[in-house]
Amino acid sequence: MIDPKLLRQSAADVAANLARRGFEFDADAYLALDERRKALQVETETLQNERNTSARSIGQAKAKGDDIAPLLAAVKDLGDRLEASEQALQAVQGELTDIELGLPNLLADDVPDGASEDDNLEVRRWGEPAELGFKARDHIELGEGLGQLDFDAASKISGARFVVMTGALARLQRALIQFMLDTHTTEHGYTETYAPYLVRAQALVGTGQLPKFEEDLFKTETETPFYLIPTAEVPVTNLARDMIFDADELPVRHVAHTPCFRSEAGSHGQDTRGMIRQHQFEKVELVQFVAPDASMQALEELTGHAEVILQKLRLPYRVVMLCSGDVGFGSAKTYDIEVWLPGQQKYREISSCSNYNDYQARRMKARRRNPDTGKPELLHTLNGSGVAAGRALIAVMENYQEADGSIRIPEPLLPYMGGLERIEASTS
RNA sequence: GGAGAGAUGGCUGAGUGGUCGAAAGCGCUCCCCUGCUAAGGGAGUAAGGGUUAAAAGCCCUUCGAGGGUUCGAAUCCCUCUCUCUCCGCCA
Repeated sequence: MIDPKLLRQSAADVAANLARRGFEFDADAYLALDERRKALQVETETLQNERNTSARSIGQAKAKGDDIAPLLAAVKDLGDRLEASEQALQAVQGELTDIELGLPNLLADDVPDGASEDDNLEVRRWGEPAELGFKARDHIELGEGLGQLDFDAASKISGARFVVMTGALARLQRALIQFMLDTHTTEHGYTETYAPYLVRAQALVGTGQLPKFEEDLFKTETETPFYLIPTAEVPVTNLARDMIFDADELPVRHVAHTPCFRSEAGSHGQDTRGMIRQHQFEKVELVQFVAPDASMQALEELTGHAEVILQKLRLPYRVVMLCSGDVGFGSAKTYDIEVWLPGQQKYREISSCSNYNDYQARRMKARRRNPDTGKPELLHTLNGSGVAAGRALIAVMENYQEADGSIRIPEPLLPYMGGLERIEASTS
């Protein structure tokens, strides 16, 4: 959520910033509505004050044993007037809140302008796409050739956009997850965190998926519904909900491995083949809570933490800064890390690292105590994939493939593979 | 699933209709005392919002959430959510 104070004072500036995203914020309508709010609020508070004052004097009169009948008569219709005013105020405030929850975050100044992902700005590259010396297979061909990747089996059980993996390939994904968790906990100072996969609506409002993107989520039909998490960002960031951290407790760094569930509504036809875009996938997520003035630096660091994973695995990648039209709803600035996929001859997103500054914190009242003023203030939240395990698996398969269709195990994963150095076709 | 208890400020925890935004303790901040890695004394210390150019001041709201009773609700009533205890069931 954008600071409502800022909305009021600089509505035109806000609108200009959001316009860079292609988002239209009707500043005049908002300000007009806020004027009504202001008038109603003053009226309501005046009546409340009147009520409080008279209630107090009735109490005092009663204590003295005076006759309170005339006093009661004087406030006879106050209740009705107050109730009408309160209801009108509540309605207007509700409208304002709806608008505010529907606004994306303000973009950081250095986010480049652009309309789509084609306008993203490449920041750096690491590694060279390897010369395989033969025609690269994609992960589907590789996995099915190994007999360890089965989309038909998955569709029998759950339909499209699911996968079944078996044997060494299934283990390889687990190895990747373990490797990532161990790296982030031992080398980057993150606390391993296990959190719920089912969450309440309130948690999703906090991180920004609700109320606007409900159609992207899976929802249970229980009496009070749960939503399946689309990313560990949701439960883990909500650890800061209603918290006031002491200044010396920050930064807080969590790393969590969870499955992620996405309805992929509206993505029909995109990446329908293979396991690039699934309803269910595994991800290792990095989340940080930091002091307000530290978040931009923290974004650089967090992105670097994700990059380390790819570097250790010797997977070529590039980092792009998302342009104004491609930055996610609640993010002020986002770096995507794109890994080289020989099967597609393309860089594909494997991590997205974002600074939300106080946008999520305001929604979930996540604060820290400012050491200088002693007052609570909103902290800043960040998150990034460190990295998506399903896509990392694809990247390893395609980059480590051999001419015969087998897959070498990257060196850092060997300890997690029980001595297996190469995945070959299942004999069964 | 059955029975019961509870949800109060940064934390612990009093408070069952009117000077309660809320005792006390802890923590924190400042001051004093003390020749010292201790102790003692004093003061202050919830958040959000409105009014204001801003501050001060004044006002409003908030004691899990929402509704209700009342001139007046942390306190009474209803609904919901959550937590805990016991029993049952269960990986």
